[in-house]
Amino acid sequence: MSTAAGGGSVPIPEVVIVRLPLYVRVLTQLRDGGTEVVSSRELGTRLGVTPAQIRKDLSYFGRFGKQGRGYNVSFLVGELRRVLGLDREWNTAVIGVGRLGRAIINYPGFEPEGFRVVAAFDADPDQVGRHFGNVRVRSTSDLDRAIVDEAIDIAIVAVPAAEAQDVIDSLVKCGIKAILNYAPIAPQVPDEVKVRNIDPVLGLQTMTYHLKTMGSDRT
Amino acid sequence: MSTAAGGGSVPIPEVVIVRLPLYVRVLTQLRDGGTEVVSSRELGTRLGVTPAQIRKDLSYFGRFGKQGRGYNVSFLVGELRRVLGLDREWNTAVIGVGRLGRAIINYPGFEPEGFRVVAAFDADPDQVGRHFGNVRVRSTSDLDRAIVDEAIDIAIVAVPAAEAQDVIDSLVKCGIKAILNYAPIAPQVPDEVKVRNIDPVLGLQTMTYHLKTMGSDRT
DNA sequence: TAATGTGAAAACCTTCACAGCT
DNA sequence: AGCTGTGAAGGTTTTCACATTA
Repeated sequence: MSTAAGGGSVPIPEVVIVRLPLYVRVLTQLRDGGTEVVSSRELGTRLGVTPAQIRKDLSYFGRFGKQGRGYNVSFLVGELRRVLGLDREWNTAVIGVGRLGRAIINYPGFEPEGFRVVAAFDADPDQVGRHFGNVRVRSTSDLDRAIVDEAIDIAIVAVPAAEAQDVIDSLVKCGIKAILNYAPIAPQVPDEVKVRNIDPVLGLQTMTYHLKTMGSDRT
Repeated sequence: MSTAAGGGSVPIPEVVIVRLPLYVRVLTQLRDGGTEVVSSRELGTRLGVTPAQIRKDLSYFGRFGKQGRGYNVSFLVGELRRVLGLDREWNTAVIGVGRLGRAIINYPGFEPEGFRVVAAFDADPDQVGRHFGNVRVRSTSDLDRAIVDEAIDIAIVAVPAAEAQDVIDSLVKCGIKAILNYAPIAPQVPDEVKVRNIDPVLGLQTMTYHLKTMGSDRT
């Protein structure tokens, strides 16, 4: 008990969780632009989502608005960040320091959002000991130890497809509960481990379906 | 007419389209590993999806299986690739050749899947004329002309967040119907334009919710 | 026997519509 | 007057379960 906030103790749909970061992003933008209050209608327009959906989504976590007025932007950002666990920093480790892994280590978008890359690993002994960003590459055989030492919360997998499932298995054995996977595979993990896949090719491949099915209203 | 294949003329849910590329990926792996026939149960296990869902999904497009036996892997891969429009090559243009844009141009995962980067654009005159991979950077003001000349099917947006919506507006004006967006924004486009967002931070931010809500069964 | 393809049932998610608060 | 919060309605997606076929 004491875990869930506000509304009721209804189980919260995963789709709702997936939308919250989007809300946070747009709200943050509004706040930084000086907007103090926003209605679900206004927010919905900016997100391409219905106002009712926004109100329903927020209602899972509490009553953040004022009737007749709308939502205080700063307040709502804060509440949603708290709900998502974004009111603290999270430590990540990048596994695989090839082209992609190095790009991830140097990606400037994580740090400002509270995600720090504090460790890097590679199976190739030639890479071990090198420095990228401000992390030193360690051997994959150190995974277990390092994950505890560095208090890693999230693993970022950037190894070739052929090795990815093995790496993910090791991570799971080490007790990792969250994995951001860049390898183009469908990872197998136990239920209690969360995986998000970053895979531009999948995005392209769904769009071609729609491109193909187009212009068919032209004779 | 003659567009929709197989089963019936039921409108096909977008979630189904989104799953197809995953099926293609796992099936391709199986095929390359020498598997000739696969059942929906086997496939489901590898994808973390129920067998019924796979059968229902496939039934939107045709009857690809054999009762009592399963699906011929090579045949099914071919059919699904055809359904998704992956039986041809698609031309893409990368907009923005900063760190991220250059990484995308050099990403080796697109070409083997039939996606070619045939043009690159940047607003910065210092970048115009430079070469990355085997494309020459052009001025963003040439977008319109170049999209027609190079027969660009898909735009890949890799500009800073602040410029992304403007770039997307230009692309839409040029008639682009598919955009792969790497900028951390919620893009606004007309219904007929498809957008897929690649945003690792959103993935991380949904996982922290689950991490936070964990270990609560340990009193 | 084994596994597909599919109507029907169940689960899930979104939208409606309005009471209630500011 | 305006907009939230929310039960109930409506719509969509998933799962079930079985007739059917190899």
